[in-house]
Amino acid sequence: MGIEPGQFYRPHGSLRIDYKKSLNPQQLAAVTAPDGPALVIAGAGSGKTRTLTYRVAYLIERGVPPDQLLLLTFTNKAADEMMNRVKLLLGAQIVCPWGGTFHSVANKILRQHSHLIGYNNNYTILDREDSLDLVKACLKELDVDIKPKVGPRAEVITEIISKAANTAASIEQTIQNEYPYLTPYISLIKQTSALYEQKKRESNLMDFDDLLVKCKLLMEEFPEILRHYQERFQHILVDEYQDTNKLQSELVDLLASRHRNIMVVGDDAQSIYGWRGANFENILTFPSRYPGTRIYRIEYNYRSTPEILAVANASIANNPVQHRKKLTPIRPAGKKPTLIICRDPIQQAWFIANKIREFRETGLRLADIAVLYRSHFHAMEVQLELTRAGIPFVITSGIRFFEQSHVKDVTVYLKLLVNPRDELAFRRLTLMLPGIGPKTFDKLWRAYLSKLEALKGPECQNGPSNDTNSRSQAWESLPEVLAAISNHVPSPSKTEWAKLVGLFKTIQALGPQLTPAPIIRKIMEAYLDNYIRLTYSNYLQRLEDIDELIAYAEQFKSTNDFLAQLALLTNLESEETLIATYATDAVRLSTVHQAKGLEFEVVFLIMLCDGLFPNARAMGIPGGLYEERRLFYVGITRAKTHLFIFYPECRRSPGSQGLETLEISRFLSEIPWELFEVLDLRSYNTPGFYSSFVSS
DNA sequence: CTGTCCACGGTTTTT
DNA sequence: CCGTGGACAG
Ligand SMILES: Nc1ncnc2c1ncn2[C@@H]1O[C@H](COP(=O)(O)OP(=O)(O)OP(=O)(O)O)[C@@H](O)[C@H]1O
Repeated sequence: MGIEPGQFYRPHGSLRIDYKKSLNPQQLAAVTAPDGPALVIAGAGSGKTRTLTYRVAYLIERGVPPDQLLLLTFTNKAADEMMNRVKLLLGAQIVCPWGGTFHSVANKILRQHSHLIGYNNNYTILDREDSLDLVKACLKELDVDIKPKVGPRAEVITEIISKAANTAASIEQTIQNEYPYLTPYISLIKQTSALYEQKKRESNLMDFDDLLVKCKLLMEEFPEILRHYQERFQHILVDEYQDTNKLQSELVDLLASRHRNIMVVGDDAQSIYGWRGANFENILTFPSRYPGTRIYRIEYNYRSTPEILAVANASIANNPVQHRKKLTPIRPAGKKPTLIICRDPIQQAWFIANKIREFRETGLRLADIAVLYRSHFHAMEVQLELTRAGIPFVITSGIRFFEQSHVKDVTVYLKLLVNPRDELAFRRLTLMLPGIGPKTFDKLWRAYLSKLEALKGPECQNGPSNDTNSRSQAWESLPEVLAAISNHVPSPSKTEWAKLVGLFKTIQALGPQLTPAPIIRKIMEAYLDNYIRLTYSNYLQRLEDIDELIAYAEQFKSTNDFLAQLALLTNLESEETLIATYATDAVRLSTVHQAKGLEFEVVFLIMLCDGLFPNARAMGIPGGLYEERRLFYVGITRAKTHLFIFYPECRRSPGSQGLETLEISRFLSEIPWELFEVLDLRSYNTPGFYSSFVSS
């Protein structure tokens, strides 16, 4: 850390930053707010994030040590960028160790104390797929006793368990409120949930929700720890507060309840994570939860032209008013947004590629251009067309880089090293071996567990086993334990098993530091390189990915840190760790969700068809349509200067060769078209259109 | 008990 | 059109 408390303290009146010059009076008031609860509620592009950034700088200048700030943001990158900005403002290196997402901060806390709540501090974090696999394993196990072959799918059960956790509700309540048709299965789902919980404990695993749930539990059950963090965090700042859920707000409330130095920032009209339990009531009820809250409104928009803002406002006016906000554009008049009616996604993509070329010729950076959409697969044709046109782009796909199966093939070895009780890791690892299926895995796992326990006695609960001594006992016995159970391995697989044991011996020989990069190299050499070549058709690409993984791993001394980082990086962030995409200037293709908080000179908002955007399934749930409309609002307000909105009249029907006609999105038909420059491309014979595709 | 082959179902958003 | 899960043969 190396930052002395008060290092940046300057007596009042001699602050380094000229706050008045960089901020408008409303922003300034929020930045220089006195201690105590504060709410900044303002529309899109009004400088909320900027205000929070200056607030951080201000607090540091006034003598608050950076390591006593808790800065909660929607992505880790957002926190990093804020701190970079603060660094520039103050002209000094600042590290804010407690800045990041709720999940990464909770993880940091739990790594110190989770032994108190029945976990080992070297627990493994499950990603979504891991959680689903574990739930499936639970269902399989339960099937022995109960026999409902029909019933909710594992995906739905996982969703319910997660929803319950995030809304701080019981499984029953969640089913009754949001999945009433599953009422007959309440007891099955509860059993599954209980078994899931038990398995996680036994295997020392935490899913994303556990990071928050267990952190809160820790604070509730250990007042002295709560006290410690309450005192540690002199000031709490939360960005994008409208998208926090009950669990998160309760956690923050706990931490803030002592000193009440909390500033939350957000816009209820931009709440787009309700499906994940986020509740914009959090921001609306903040003042009543914190009596004496100072409310700051910012009523100017610095980002967009008045014409773009007019479209956004016309759209959101169709939602019931939540919190009335004025928003006056600062920028001078520009061009009306263009509404493009086109035949199909191919024509849409063709138009976008052409426009991008035009913008590039005017000297605009590609990174200032974004194509935004509701669902990942909407970007299909745009991807093809941009590739064909040789226009570089980066796309944030649905699966994160580190969730791809070949990457996980590598990381399971590390996971088992760090946390030998990880059932999921052990399973994936054994199932990779030829001749070993689910049954053999079962036998091996049982034998493995009992050997592990016998060898080491009860699991070491030796106080905070932080990263540097995660090497302690566990992994040392791994080769021995694996060798000891080889009698359960069917004979055709014995040589492979011996290789596995050999691999772990080799790793052991690397020494006790457990540095990830060399270990991965050994794994590849000994085994996986070959496995990947044999398993995947596009193995060259995949092996390149592994090289990237190793390059990324070089930054880490500790495997435990490395694994936690992989799990906690958001989608966007993990894409950016790819060296290839890092440096080049490229157009951004992204879902609207992932574009939250970003801004671009040019935005193409595509696939505005009823059923797609708004999404048909989202409209089935209460408030769903409103949230879709907020999503549209977020999409529009990412644009600074140029906005293009597309309605393609048809698309290829899913699964077959036919064409499906699509109605125009109600988000377009419900607002006055005088706000747009309307461009109808349907009669233009642009290249490559579906019907010609279909017939050829 | 494992591995392969086929049929079916299904495309929302993510830490 | 793609991945997953279930049926069956080796
Ligand atoms: N006082 C100001 N003077 C000049 N530019 C400003 C000012 N305040 C904000 N801006 C600019 O306006 C743009 C939007 O700011 P910012 O991203 O902080 O808004 P926001 O309210 O967080 O937006 P959103 O909620 O839509 O993500 C940024 O480019 C920022 O630099």
